[in-house]
Formats: sequence, C-alpha cells, structure tokens
Amino acid sequence: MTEPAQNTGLLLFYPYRAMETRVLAALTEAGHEVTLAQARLLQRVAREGSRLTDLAAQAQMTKQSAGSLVDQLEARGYVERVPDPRDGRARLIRPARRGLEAADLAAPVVAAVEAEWTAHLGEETMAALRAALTRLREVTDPWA
Amino acid sequence: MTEPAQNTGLLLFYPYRAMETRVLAALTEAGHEVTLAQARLLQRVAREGSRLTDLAAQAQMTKQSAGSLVDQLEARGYVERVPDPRDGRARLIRPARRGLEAADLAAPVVAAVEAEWTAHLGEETMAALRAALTRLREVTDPWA
DNA sequence: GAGGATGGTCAGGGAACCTTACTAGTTCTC
DNA sequence: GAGAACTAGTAAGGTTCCCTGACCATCCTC
Repeated sequence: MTEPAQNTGLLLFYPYRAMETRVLAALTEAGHEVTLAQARLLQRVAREGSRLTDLAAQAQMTKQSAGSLVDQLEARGYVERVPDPRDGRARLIRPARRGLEAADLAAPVVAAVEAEWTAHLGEETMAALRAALTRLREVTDPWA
Repeated sequence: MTEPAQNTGLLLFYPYRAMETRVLAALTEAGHEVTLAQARLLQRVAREGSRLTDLAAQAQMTKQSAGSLVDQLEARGYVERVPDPRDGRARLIRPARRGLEAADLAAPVVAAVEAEWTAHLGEETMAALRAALTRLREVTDPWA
C-alpha cells in the first residue's frame, strides 16, 4: 500500500538491500557457498570471537536458529568454535580461514558500492548521510 | 566480522529493522494476524491494484513465493484478486477491507517512529537524511 | 551449597522461498 | 492474420530458515 511519500523505513531498505545483494553476489561469484542468512550472521562475528547468545540477540533470532547457522558455517570452514576461557559454559565463535577470506573479499565490494553512492550524492551529502545514520543507530540499535 | 567503522549497509539496516519491528508489533497488538513476510508484501500492494509479477519483482522473490503470500493474505481478507481489465492473463491484487484497516493502523505508527527520529536528530538533519535516501533510491532501487 | 540465572544443545514442526514444469492469454513478425 | 515468442500466473515438490518446548552444564548470589 505504497503511500505517495515514501516512508523512511522503506527508503532505508532499498540501499540496504542493494548493498547486501552486491556483496553476496561477489561472494558467490568468487566460489563461496554462503546463503543470505549465513552471510548475515557471519558479518556479525567479531574477529576476537563472539558468543552465540550475543549473535542471536544482535540478529534478533533465537539461540537455536543462530546455532544452526553457526553449525553450517563451521562445517564449511567459515567459523570455528573455541572454548571461552572466561566462562566454562560458553564457547567463542571466531572467523576461521574461509571466513577471513570472505571478509577480505567483501570489504572492497562494500567500499566500491559506497564509492558509487558517494559519486551519486556527492562527498558532503554522503558524509552527512553516514553521520545521520550513525546517530540514528543510538536510538534504533539496542546493541549500539 | 564487524569492522571498526560500520559499513553503510549495516547502518541502514538498524533503523530499517527498528521501523519494521515497531509497525509489525502494533499490527499484532491490534489483533492483526500477519507474519513479517506477509506484511512486507502487503506494504507493496498499491491502492489501485498491483500485479503479482510486479510485487514479486519488487520484493525480489519468485512469482510462486509472492503468489503463496498473496493466497494467505487473501484468505485472511487483507487483499483481493480481481481480473485485470487490460490483460486477460493478469489479475490485480488490491487491498481489501482488512488490508485497508492495517494500512490505517500502520500509518500513525510510522509517523510516530519518524517523529522520534526527528526528535533525536533534529528537524534539519532528519530532512537531509530523507532527502539523501530519496536520491540514493535512484541508484539502488531498480523499481524507482 | 542451594536456587536462580545464563550459555548452549536437542527434537520437532511450520513458514518462507526456491527450481522445474506447465496452462492461458498477449504481442510480435512475416 | 497465423504461427512463434513472450508474459501472467499456477502446480508440485524440496530445501532452508527459524520457531517453540524441553533439557543439561556452568556460573553467580546469598
């Protein structure tokens, strides 16, 4: 039920999806077999390791769902699980070799898309956009 | 694999998801039984009617997936299918009573969230954000 | 050191979405 | 204006995603 004036949520969505699509396409083209859901989770795995519970909370899904995706990523060499030295119950999910390769591949794609956007909007507007989004995160990301 | 500086895609995602979550919560609370996937499609149904193929293309899914969601929405009174007078093969998917109710319910929620964002960012920055996003749509939404 | 909170797994099921294959209607082309 | 090529939509069947409910192991608190 599209309104004459686009709602801000949808306006945010178009570029978000465009970026996601481009990155995933690049990964696929380079021979990575990662699904969209896997990639979304993988992108949240911190270099120094993340807990499953944290990943699930950030992605707003259940621990079980996140755990299943981590299983898949682990089986394909994208992440590894190591015991958390600080908590015997927990395990840290860390990027593994394939995951680091994917990250190294994704980074320039992200940069390229951002460069395209900058070319379209101009340096100043793009900077302002990023600044506004960064501030908006304070009230829209409970994990900020 | 979170980078020190947040990539713009993720920055777009946080407020997008926040908006979506708020709207869906309001619908659910008001007794609407709509899933996230259904809501995402419903929001794209034009008042004057949309073709299934168009909806699928906009939502970037197959006709079959979109068709299944429309079936569900139709069964619950959110949309109706009418023959397209201009093309005997096609049918127009139009909002039905329940769908219009949902739209009327969603609009003020969207407005409220946007008002919160404006309060946080300031009128000027919010306007600039919307302007930048609108221009960005030109290069990120093939349907713009 | 008992009770509650937290990190994670197991089992089962439903929703979302895909591929392949098909019918019906429209448009193009000669 | 007749056949070819295309477009709108449906049918069938499978995979992926993600949920609920139940459970165990390890903290943390008093």
